Amino acid sequence: MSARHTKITDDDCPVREVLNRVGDKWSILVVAVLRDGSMRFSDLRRSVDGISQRMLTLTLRGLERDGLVTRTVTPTTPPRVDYALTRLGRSLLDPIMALAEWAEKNRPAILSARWRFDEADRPRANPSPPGGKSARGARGA
Amino acid sequence: MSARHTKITDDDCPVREVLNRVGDKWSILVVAVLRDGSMRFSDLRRSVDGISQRMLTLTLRGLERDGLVTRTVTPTTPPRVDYALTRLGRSLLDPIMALAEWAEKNRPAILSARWRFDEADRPRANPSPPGGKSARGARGA
DNA sequence: AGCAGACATGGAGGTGCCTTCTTGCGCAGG
DNA sequence: CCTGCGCAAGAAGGCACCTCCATGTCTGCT
Repeated sequence: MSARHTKITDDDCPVREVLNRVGDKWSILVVAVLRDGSMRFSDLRRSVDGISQRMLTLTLRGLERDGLVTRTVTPTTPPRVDYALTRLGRSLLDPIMALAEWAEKNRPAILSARWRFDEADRPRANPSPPGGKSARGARGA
Repeated sequence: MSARHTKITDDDCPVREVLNRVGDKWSILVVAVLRDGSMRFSDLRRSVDGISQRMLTLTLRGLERDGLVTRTVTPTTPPRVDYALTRLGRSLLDPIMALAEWAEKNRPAILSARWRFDEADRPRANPSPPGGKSARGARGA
């Protein structure tokens, strides 16, 4: 993260920089779908489940703007627009896949941690148990 | 991405799963700061530039819930609360760093792509130039 | 007694992302 | 002639996240 010093800022962190551009709801999905090659708008729309036409347009625009995908119009009728990853876009897939692997590998650990955490608070919803200090559980400081 | 098939869903994609938990504004920053070891709440607050007390609390709660950080209360006076990455949290650092490296390496390419894109639309803000088709630029389909 | 230092929580308000609906265009085909 | 397909863009509304401000607790200092 490069900040060996005392502070980290929002834009000091390169990761946040990426996430600010590609961390939205759909960009990663679109990039993932385009992994296997070029695809036209309507097929993209079908491949990314649940995306609306508008959001697909906007997402693609953002990706195109940052040089991650190319847009190619074939003026047939009806017009055909193909999108494909650029080299830059493909290179993004590496760190993305690393993240995906991490996620799949650690999903069980996360889920069980979450379960434990949620269970720990439900029984004693009381903010201050009569017993004593409790170094974990009720978090009144 | 695992979806060789025709569709990708929001929760089919492990990456989105991670981002839904840790893709918010502060989590990554907090994890990054905790990289070098345990830190108490107030120091964390000072280290993550711009974060409010409330958001730091909420962010840490989320990370704790998912088993990425531990919370340790030392009941001195005034009370002292230390946060540290768990093994799981540290393991997340690897893919995160990969992303950071990608970001730093490709920032120039992205910025110049963006600049080019923005320049290409400013001159002819006209939605339909009288000339003709224009396979790139004005995007009326 | 009163205040400050360390941590957590609550409410009110803003802003931006996302969703849905609607409009536009250009041409082929019934 | 009117309707359909494929793509894009606009307006309006909802919701989740984030921000600021205020309150609460416990103890030791002045």
